[in-house]
Amino acid sequence: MPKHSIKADYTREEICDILRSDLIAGKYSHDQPLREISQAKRFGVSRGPIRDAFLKLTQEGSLVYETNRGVRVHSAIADKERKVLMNMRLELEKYCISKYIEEANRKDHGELEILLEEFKSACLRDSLPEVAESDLALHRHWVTRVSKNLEPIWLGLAVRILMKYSRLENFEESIGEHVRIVEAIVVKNKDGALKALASNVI
Amino acid sequence: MPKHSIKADYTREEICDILRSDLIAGKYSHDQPLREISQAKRFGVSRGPIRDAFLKLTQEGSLVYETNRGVRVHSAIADKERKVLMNMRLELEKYCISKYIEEANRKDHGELEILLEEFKSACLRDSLPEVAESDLALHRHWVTRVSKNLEPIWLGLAVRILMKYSRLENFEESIGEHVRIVEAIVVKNKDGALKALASNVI
DNA sequence: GCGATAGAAATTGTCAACAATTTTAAATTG
DNA sequence: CAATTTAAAATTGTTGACAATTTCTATCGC
Repeated sequence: MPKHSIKADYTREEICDILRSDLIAGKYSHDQPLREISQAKRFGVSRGPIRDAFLKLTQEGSLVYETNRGVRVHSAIADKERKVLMNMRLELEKYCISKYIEEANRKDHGELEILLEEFKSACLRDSLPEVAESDLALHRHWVTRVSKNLEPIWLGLAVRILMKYSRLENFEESIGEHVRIVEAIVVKNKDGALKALASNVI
Repeated sequence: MPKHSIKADYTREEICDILRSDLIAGKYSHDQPLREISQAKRFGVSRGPIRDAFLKLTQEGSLVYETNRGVRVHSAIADKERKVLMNMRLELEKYCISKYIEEANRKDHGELEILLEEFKSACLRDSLPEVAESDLALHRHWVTRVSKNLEPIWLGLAVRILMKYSRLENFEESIGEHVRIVEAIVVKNKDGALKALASNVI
């Protein structure tokens, strides 16, 4: 069963998440406009919730908004800027993982393992949208667990970074990197986790 | 004449900017809910544009949204997290100022001087909302000039950082810091600008 | 054929009404 | 009187309609 099958009523958040993983996966080309009406039909809602989702994705950075002209897919980011963002993201996640290792309980570790399995499974299925989504979900776990404040900041960074190179990702290697991060976290090996993270994010 | 006097039709962006400077200036207390209807009356528009502004400010981090319960002012951020954010913001602005010094032309420098004057004037008038707004506008200038991509990321960081301590700012000192930054930029003294920036942001 | 212009179509911006949900207040019961 | 239930009010969620703007298309003049 496809993960994003048609159903009756989507919430704003669901619409937003689905569009985001579409965008990260490169379903729409750079600078392509997205129309409120066509997305409203796709999700079976009116234009209101679609506008909400567009606005949120604009703020995150995957869409660009112009007055009276709607939104379009963001252009690719320059390499130099991408590097700045990656360093910022790395700093942020290093802080989160350090704190996560101190604070996380057994239940958190359980969720972590589940997210890792979903990520592996998406990689093996070779489905780019699902890989993008589960990759985000995994990293998001330790960020959100540590701080609701930092989460939207992190998401903006992650989305912008992922949008450029996701098309040429090596899935096999990515599985290994994430397994190393999670294993180190579970045994509370802080240095190991941070090192594994650095090689994944950079 | 007050800067935010009542006028006929506000655009989404204007509403958003006004609310943001209110929030940064501490006009509303932490965790206080903001109602769509009352803000709609205040700006003389319907709830639609207000919802848009709330959503944007939520994504930036100054408001928190809960389903069916609307938005409330974000709680104060923890000191440790604030430090992480300040380092990230500093890295980002260092990149922008370096590039700005290389790229900016005479017209940019003119705008910079104007923004600096507005900031000084707001400080001397001792008006916290206007100080907050013009402080943001000044820093925003060199960020936006260098990269539209980085601007929303920067804004999210700046808003979160400002929201906590803005109430106890020393305006006199702040003027000096900003004068030093701008002077160094204009004479293309990169090291001096970065050093002055660091002492201002930290 | 080429550019300018005017009208038509498509699209976004705003609004007011109604539905769904949450919060508040009052009434009931033990 | 306290706890619970019920009704009312307030608030957010969604929709469809209409206005304003932009984009497309066909016509006109040269």
